Amino acid sequence: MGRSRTEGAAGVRERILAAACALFAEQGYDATSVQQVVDRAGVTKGGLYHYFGAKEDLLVEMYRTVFGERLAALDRILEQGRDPEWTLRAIIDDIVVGTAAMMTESAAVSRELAHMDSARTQRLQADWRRYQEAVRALIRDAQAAGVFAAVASPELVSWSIFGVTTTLHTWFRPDGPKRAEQIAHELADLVLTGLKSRP
Amino acid sequence: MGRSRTEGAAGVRERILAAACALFAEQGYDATSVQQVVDRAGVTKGGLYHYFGAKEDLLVEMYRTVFGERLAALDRILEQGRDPEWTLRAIIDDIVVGTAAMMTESAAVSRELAHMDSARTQRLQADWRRYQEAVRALIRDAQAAGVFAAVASPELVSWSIFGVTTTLHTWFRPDGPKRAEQIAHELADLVLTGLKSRP
DNA sequence: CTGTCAATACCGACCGGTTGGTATGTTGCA
DNA sequence: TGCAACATACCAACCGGTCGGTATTGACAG
Repeated sequence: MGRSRTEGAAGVRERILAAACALFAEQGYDATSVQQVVDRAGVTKGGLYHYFGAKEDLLVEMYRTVFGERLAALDRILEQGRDPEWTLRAIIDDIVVGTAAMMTESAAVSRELAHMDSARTQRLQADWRRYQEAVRALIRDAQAAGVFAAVASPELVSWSIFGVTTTLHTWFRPDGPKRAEQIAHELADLVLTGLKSRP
Repeated sequence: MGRSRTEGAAGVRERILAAACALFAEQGYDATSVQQVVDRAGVTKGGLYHYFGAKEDLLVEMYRTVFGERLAALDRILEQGRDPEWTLRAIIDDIVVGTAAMMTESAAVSRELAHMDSARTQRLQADWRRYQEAVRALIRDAQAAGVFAAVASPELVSWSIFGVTTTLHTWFRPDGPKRAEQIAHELADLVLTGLKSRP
């Protein structure tokens, strides 16, 4: 009777992930119980622990999704070998638009990033540092070559960019007046106007 | 025997607050138990619940400390009635230096800000919005008067500033190479170079 | 086409431990 | 004597996680 078992076979895992994602974004990781996740996903605890070894795995999975896409895009941009301005614009555009496109996942991840330092997440945090270092190196090299002005240090510039993206979920509304592309454009303009200024 | 009861009367409450503050910053609010707080503070649960009605009150108290100081400083800066550049520089300087000076409190607050939407924190969130709106209005007026360039919207500029300050705790080290004043200066330079550019 | 069987997908009751919070002292000072 | 300032013992609720069981499926044999 009712739906067959395999009908949603591919969907159950994803439904659990989507439910966990939404709840983590709303209430935070610790404040969300496994029971709440399975209730929203329409399964039971047994079902969840059939697919995931621990509650933490749900977060790790989101990390991988979010960082994986950004990191892949970064590599794609860098291997084009274009000039610093184009490259930095492309990076800002990708990270803002990409973050906005996965708003709930990104919100949960950036909210809970600091709560975790277990062995399992070290690899993910290393990826994140690699991303930041790539941006800093880009700016540092361009400043050394005289293409960018030394109006601010590479660290401060990258923190400004990542500060906007990691707090994006607190003020960005998909149905708001600003498109993600426009935000990326404005941020790039602000940063690059400073960076291109001649003393 | 030993120390008298009233000797540390003023100190017990503060010790509890300091312990909670450190633990919230280290592990997060939900991951910290009341028992851990009282253990570190050297008191018992009875003592804590004598001074605070609930665990949440500890967080609310930190909110008040952090926001209160910033808000008071903002008013002091605004009432000087100086030009937009001086005012914006003063605001950036205060929020960066002030946040760095209360690193653990600020870390706990910005980390757990979104976890709370209960009635008790609405007043605090309103204060925070007032702060943001003041900055936006400053930029908006200066842009309308032609003093600042419209290189980016007031919203984006304020998000850049607050993005840096709310994520400050993830990369700022008091014993690191950068002083807080220097970070504030760099951030102000970056933002204002963009804002003062002539097209 | 049918019967067998192992594997997969999923259920729901249950466990030990921990949680925030409280009820009831006890102590020192005014 | 009274009252603020704590300590101690304790609780009901809930936590993440486990486990024995069952329904469903696909592969294979006859």
